[in-house]
Amino acid sequence: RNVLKTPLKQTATSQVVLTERQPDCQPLSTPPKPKETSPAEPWTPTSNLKMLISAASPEIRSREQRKQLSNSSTEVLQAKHCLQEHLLGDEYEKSQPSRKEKSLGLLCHKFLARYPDYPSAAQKSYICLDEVTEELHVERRRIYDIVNVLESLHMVSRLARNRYVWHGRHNLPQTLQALKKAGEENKYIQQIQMIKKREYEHEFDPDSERNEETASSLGSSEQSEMSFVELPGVEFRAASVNGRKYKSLRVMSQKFVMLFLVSTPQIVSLEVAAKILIGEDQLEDLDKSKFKTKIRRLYDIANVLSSLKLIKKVHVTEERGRKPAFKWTGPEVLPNIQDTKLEATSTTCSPPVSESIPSKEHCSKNLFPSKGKQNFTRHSSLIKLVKSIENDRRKIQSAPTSPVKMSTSTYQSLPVFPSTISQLPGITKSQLEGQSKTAEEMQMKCALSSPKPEPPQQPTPNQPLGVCPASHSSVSPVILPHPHSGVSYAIYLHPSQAHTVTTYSPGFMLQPLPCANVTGIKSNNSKVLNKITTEEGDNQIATAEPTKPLAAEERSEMKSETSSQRCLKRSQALQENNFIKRHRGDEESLGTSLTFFPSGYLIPLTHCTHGTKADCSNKEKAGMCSLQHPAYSSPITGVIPMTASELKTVNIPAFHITPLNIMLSPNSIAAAPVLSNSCLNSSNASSAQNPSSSALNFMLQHIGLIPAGVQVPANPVLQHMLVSSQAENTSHSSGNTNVQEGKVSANILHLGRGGLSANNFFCSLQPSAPKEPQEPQAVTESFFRTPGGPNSGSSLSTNSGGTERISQGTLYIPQRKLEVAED
DNA sequence: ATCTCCCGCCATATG
DNA sequence: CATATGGCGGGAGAT
Repeated sequence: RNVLKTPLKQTATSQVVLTERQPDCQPLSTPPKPKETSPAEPWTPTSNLKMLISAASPEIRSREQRKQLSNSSTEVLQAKHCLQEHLLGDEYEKSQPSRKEKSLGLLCHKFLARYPDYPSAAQKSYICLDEVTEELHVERRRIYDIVNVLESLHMVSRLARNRYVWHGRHNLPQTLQALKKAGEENKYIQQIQMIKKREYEHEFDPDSERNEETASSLGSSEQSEMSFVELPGVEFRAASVNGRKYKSLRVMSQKFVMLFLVSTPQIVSLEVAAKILIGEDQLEDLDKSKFKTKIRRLYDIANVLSSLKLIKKVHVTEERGRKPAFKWTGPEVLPNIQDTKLEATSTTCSPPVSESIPSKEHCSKNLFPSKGKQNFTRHSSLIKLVKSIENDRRKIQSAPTSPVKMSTSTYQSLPVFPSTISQLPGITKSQLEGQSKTAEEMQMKCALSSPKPEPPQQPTPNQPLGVCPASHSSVSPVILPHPHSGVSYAIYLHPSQAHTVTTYSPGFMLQPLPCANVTGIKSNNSKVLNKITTEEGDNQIATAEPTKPLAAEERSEMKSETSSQRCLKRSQALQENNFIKRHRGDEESLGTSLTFFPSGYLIPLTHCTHGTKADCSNKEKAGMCSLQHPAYSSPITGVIPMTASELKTVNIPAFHITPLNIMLSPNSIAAAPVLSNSCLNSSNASSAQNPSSSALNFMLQHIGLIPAGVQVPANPVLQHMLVSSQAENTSHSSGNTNVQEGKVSANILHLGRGGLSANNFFCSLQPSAPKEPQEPQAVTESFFRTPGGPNSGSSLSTNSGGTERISQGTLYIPQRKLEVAED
């Protein structure tokens, strides 16, 4: 049949198509064409509203879409057929059905609009595939794609042949928690690193001897293979669920989610995800076609997850170019039961108070698990959603001052008990989203979390870090006795954005330097400085605005300044040449294209502890704090003396630097990364106790990274750094910050090349702008300051000017450049 | 050209 | 056997 090909698009050219089509009959499905605007949709008003909203949301289509929607609504025209073309001709733009309108993401929205996020027990809804397909005018096949993903999250479950039950997001928290755990057990973090490493080696070493070692190590870990993660409580009865069968899409979806939950910057590139997913099944065969297929599937899954707002697309830019990736925007999953705190932040944060959550209330709610309590019916939730969305929009579009979205991150572990807890590695960062929707979830979390976490469990199982044998992770965590408290991190923000910063933690560096070896650092050529930045697409503009000037400056400075970068370029060039030469067969090509390098690392700095966190947790504030502060935080990993196990829990690796206090300026944007003031403190712990050799190595590797140029003034130096453990990973960090909140600014620490010594690290933090200086002293306070609070008005002002100290921050060591851009 | 990813054939599973 | 599911990959829009 002629049908073999993908149907051509119908648009301008469509005429032909249309004609063709009509005559032809479509076998089963309804022709896409007719519908469009959704004229006759049976949806309820609410659902429509919801849909619109969602559509409008940044995540989803950008303004274009909105336009389309609005247009579409007005125009029903499609019926009109060709005329449109003539008339609209040019403008028409895309008013048509275009491919986007048929996207799985949009379809998913429609689908979701049909059901409440949190259906009350009473209103249990059932899903009849036939109805759905009919109402949404889609092929059945597509619905399966959606449903399968939803099933993987336990948002729906199959009852019987054509029948599914809608659970909504009630199970989400548990599901995510379970997935996170599973992900940790699978050692995904390690796998990710391994993949990266492997790639690197690949390039580097043409022949590569497949690293047996790595493989072997992984292999052991592997085992898990397919298993669909089920929720205990959830009724899964349904149909033969367990049958092995094909759950591939479901399993894949779960694994994909796991990847987000375990990785530190919660960003996962498709490439890596695909490799891991493939890898599990078959050891390596990087089959190109297989890879492609996997990618396709991931896109499908990603579209659904995006519709659920659990992730959003971003781009990770490295030296080589941009790579598609997704960032987790869903609720932060706490390790287990408890954590001390929960915080929520909104992804988009909007300042508007309305959305902001009153800490107290929330907390209280959280405390009470009462699920049933108020279920938000769809209604309320919608409303919230709407508000938040609108707010976001507004902000983004217009006001510079208005807050932009912030990424939040932060999180800290709050040590209830300072001494012991603080160190818990298990707790890493968490970001929460502050969306209204998620609010409930958050609450739940809160509820779950008991006031104090006990030492015992904290830990999540983790994988052993590098060296450690693959043996399983110990689930039970041992608590560490470290007296220390949290760690500080320096955060590096991209100038333009203040948003989030994250690091990708790549594993080893791999610079393709000819000489370099992974471990060795050698002098090396230069390593590149990596930066990570996140940008939001839509918002970008808006976001940028406020800071724009600064950002620009910064950039320029950075560029010019960093000699290291230059070096990089050179090295890159060299590399490239090599590559070219090398090109070998298939494998090679693939490898090359795929390869990516690790970008940078975050190094957790220990800092002094303050009780603040604890306080927060204790008090009602906690909620606030968490919410509000996005920035810095991370909990800690611990301080130095961590044991491997500890590290594991954290997943992070890394270096621990002894406590350091850095003053950050609120606006981090500041142009040059300069340090304004830095204070160093070494805490008692300071000296690291025993830095593991591996750690040192690691450090070394990075050395040289430092951009020479930088303007770093120098003063501040972090003096005592410790590296402890070998971990490679970076720490968790959330590196998000919100500009408005001001809190964070970006800063980076540069490692000087050569110097292992602490001296080498500089923090270049600069106070950003000119804001009013703030009192440095209140570190903690400042951190926790609520955005909305007194300062709410001026976002920047809040943190204003002064420099703040960062209690927790991450030190970011740049290696290669990595940027994350959100769409 | 690359990134996305829709479409729908067709193998399987299910009833 | 008829359907329901869903793996899979071609190849066309988007960028």
